[in-house]
Amino acid sequence: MPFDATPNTRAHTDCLLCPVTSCMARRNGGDHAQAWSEVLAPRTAVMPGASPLFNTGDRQQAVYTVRGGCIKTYTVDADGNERIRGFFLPGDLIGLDGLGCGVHLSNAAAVTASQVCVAPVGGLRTLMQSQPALAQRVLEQTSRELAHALAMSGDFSAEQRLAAFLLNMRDRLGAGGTLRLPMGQRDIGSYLRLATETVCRTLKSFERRGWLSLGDRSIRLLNEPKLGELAEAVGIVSGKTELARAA
Amino acid sequence: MPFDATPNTRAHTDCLLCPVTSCMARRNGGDHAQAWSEVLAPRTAVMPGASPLFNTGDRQQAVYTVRGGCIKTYTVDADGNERIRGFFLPGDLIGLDGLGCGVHLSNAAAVTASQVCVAPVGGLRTLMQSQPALAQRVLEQTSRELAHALAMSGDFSAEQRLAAFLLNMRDRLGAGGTLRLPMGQRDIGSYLRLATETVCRTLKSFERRGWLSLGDRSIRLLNEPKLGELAEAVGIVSGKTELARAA
DNA sequence: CGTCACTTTGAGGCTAGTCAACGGCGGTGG
DNA sequence: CCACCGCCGTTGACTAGCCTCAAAGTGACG
Repeated sequence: MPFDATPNTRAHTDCLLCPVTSCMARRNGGDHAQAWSEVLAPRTAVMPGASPLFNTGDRQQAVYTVRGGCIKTYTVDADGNERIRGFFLPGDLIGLDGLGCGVHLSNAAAVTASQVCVAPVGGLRTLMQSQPALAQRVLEQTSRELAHALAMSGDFSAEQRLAAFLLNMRDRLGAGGTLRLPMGQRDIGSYLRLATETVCRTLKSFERRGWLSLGDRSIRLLNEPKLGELAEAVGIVSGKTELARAA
Repeated sequence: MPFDATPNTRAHTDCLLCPVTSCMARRNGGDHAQAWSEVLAPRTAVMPGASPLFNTGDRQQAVYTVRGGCIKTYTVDADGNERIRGFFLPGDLIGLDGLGCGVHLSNAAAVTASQVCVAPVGGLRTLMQSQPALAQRVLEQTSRELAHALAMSGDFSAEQRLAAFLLNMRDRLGAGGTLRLPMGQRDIGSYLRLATETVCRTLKSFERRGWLSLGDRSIRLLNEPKLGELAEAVGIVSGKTELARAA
């Protein structure tokens, strides 16, 4: 747990300590911290497995930033099966896919105990007008998410998708050799369009090859080059990797 | 062919007649026409099956708008197989997925004889600062594209994907009962992650059921409700449909 | 100690991909 | 004018990867 998930009623002053601002600064090299503090509702929200942050079809009132934990967005089809559309880690913005039509296109719930800040779309829009850098950042993350979605939408094998997922999570979690995943295999499968059995079998297969070792919901990557070879076809592991390739 | 594909050297004045501006006005209800004319290079470009508009890995110099015809973006994997990432019709913006990292993430080529206008990213950025409505529109189309990509990335059957594709194209082409597709079955398959044989078989299957009738690269939809039933699971057919559902 | 959620393993089936072959159509050149 | 060629669409037979169903093992927690 990278962040204390206890509700915090005096969150306003905490914004300076907010991992989101540091994440944003780190990722973009800019300092939009003040800009964000003007729109981000200090109301911190926590959520174990409780009621969703928002639901599909809701009029979109806000965009959310993750401060700690892990949030998933998902849809539920007619048969009640849930499909996870994205995992959001500290520093990520949730709800960008709904900006186009003003309606939430998924549900959002916590994977682990999490904290989010709320950025009402009205205030955000206004602020984006006076803070071009902020508008730029929102557009860029939306663009990055689009690029990621397009990359993931290819028809790749279970091994390719899983390898790409693991490397992407390693980059985003900034972990060392050992990767502690917030979500279970069921959720991974739902996200990667694989049955949980297939996720398990494929991971075990990687382990048999000595490419990683599986612990209790933690994974130690032992042969990233081999995994990268598989993931390469998918194209995008992370923004960082992508930039490095272009250079 | 909705638009003359002949190169036009005096395109500047034509911008007022540009189908893109009318498309944009129709889609958003606003009048960003003047704003666009300030950044859009009047240089119209035509392309049959010639050299790509840009290539994967190119430093992104511009965003493009489609004036006429149909442009596809695609990637080529290590084995030389091409995968189509998107079809772009008049009024669409090309290159939004590259804004996040400043590099083109796909190649772009013409499906049919087409015309595009060029919006250099520098000028676009500047203009977006002075024209919040324009920035808003760019963000919204990026968001819509993200939503579409997320919807299409699900694991749907060949029938579901094809039905969704047909209805989406019908909406976007604004055609009547008969749909004249700019692309062949090979391209459709590449876009939907289906073998061309599967595309053909599925279409024939639809025809046998009386849901559509196939002509030479034209399709007459005879039972849209049935197709819509299949496509429903995919979630997004068009922005319009999505908005209607939310209402 | 029992429950519950998650993971693991096995057996079998189905969707869609692959391989192969053919018909139609348009262009090209003899 | 017609033979040839290549591309596209079509159809059939076979294959493979992944899903489904079933069941047992594991750990957390009351």
